[in-house]
Amino acid sequence: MLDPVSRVRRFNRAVTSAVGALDTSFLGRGRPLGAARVLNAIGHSRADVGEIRDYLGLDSGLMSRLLRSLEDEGLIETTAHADDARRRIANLTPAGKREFNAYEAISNRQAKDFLSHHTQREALLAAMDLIASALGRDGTALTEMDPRSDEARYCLGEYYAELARRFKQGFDVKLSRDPDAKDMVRPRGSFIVAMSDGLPIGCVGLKGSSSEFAEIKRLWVAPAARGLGLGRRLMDAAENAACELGIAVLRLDTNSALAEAGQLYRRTGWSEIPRFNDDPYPDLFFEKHL
Amino acid sequence: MLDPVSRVRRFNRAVTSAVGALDTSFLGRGRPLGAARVLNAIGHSRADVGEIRDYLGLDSGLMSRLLRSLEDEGLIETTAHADDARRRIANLTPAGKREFNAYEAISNRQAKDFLSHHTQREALLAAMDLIASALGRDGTALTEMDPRSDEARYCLGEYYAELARRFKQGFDVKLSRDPDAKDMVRPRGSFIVAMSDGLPIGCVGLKGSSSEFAEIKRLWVAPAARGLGLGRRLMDAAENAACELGIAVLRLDTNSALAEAGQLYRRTGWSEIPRFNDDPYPDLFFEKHL
DNA sequence: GACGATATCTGACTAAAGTCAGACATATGC
DNA sequence: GCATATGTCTGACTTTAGTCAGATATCGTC
Repeated sequence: MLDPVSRVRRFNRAVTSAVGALDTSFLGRGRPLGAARVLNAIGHSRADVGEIRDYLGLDSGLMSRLLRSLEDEGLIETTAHADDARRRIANLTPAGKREFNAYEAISNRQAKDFLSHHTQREALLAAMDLIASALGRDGTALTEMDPRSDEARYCLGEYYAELARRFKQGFDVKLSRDPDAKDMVRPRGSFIVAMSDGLPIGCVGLKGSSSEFAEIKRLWVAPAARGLGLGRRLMDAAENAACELGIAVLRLDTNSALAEAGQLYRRTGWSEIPRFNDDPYPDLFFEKHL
Repeated sequence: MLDPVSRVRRFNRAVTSAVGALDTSFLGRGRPLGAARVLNAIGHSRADVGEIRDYLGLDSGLMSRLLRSLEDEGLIETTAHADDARRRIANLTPAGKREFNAYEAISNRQAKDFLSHHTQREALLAAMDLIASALGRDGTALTEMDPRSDEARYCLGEYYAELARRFKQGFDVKLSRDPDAKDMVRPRGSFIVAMSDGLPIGCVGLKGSSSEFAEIKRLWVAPAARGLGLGRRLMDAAENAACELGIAVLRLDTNSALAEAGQLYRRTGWSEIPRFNDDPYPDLFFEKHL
């Protein structure tokens, strides 16, 4: 009666009808769902027509017609791509922006309604995060970013906050050898953020130095995305970046309080080495030859 | 960037695309989605044509045509309702049952696949339960059942297991004044189970007695469904049943370890009274005049 | 500058979903 | 028994979604 499969299926049924309700609420603006979806994709700053087509899984003929109908309504304008005149770029007109905002308002109000009807807000949100990460796993993109970008700084903030929670003595960034952002930018190093559907859910830094090794720093995965192999993917990406930069030896330090991290390193070919710095927080040190 | 509304919306997006994938996988059997949905509804023992129409939100003309096409395929048979010949009852033929099982197999395999791809199985399942309960809240039906039914016994089993976990001294049903099932069946009393999409997720018993009061017993809500007001709905239903049975005074006993329950009683018009039995487990006693 | 590849568009379809008015049989209340 | 309500069915639609073959323009490359 309560086997895992029927629990998953109960969830599927609940969610199917919820999605149906969400879809029909979009019909209120007098536009078929297909056109509304395209308008929303453009509003969410997807401009390239081909990209939208892929994202929504549409046939090119259908896509073209939907674009035309939005254009006829005066909601979008299309122009040729600057570098490649075959490709088309779609943008919202002021009227289109108003219409897009109306759809946004519907979505936001529904989300707010849903939350306001339940007392277990935080638990619900955490559950939703977890499931969204699990479902969107293949949609999680690892992208190299500047460590001073908003997304990167959000990740780092969460990372520091988590260290502060998990270390008995707390954590103060200033006491740690905070890597200079420039050391985590090409050509010296790299900083990789995992983005899931617009939200940053993980990061890792590759800190180049003038010594004979580079360091892996700031590996973090959002609690909602743990257990899905994202840490490993981030580490792989960082090691790849290191290869590209011609780095032969990687080191990292960590703390035994972060048990998952230690496990990950051991399982992916890192070997423990003696302390190689005097940072007060780490008590475990690893090295890997690429 | 991480406000609650955008977290809900991220979840919605993830789930929308997952549902789309699920839907298209049903197309493989050479039948349009509408017909497949009707077949599945019938297979899940929804026989009444009107009920199916409501459940799937279909127009009566469309519904009729879908039924006809399934009938032409030899998958279902329709007969008139025994009590009301205007209504029609649909049932699967042997061929229909085979076809239905094929759809079930698709759904089951997908659910199994999903689970097998993730390491955090239990956390995922718990999150899914919570969300399914939250979404399906309006779909939760409270139905009076025999306390010896499978559903009721499942609830009671979970209830006892939870007491055993939460009481320091453990819990042994035999030491408690276990109400005779007959006391929780009309006309003496009642037993109400909350069913969400086929799964029992809560219960409450109304135990009639020969004394001047009846008792509320066995109030339980599945962990995945807590915080959604189900406890209150169950209590309301039990009090309604008591009214119908002409009961004027209700009592109940509980334990201060079950803090949520105590809060609920206080907030819904119950007043604390002195101990009225010698059961070893409860230490809090309430009464309410209807 | 010719050639194949690529991106989009157009026209001519089909299939599926949904709508609406009215027909028909059956139930219910007076 | 009659009027009215209810549940289903039928026919005649419309709209939406999706498919496919080719037209057109542009790009990159030799």
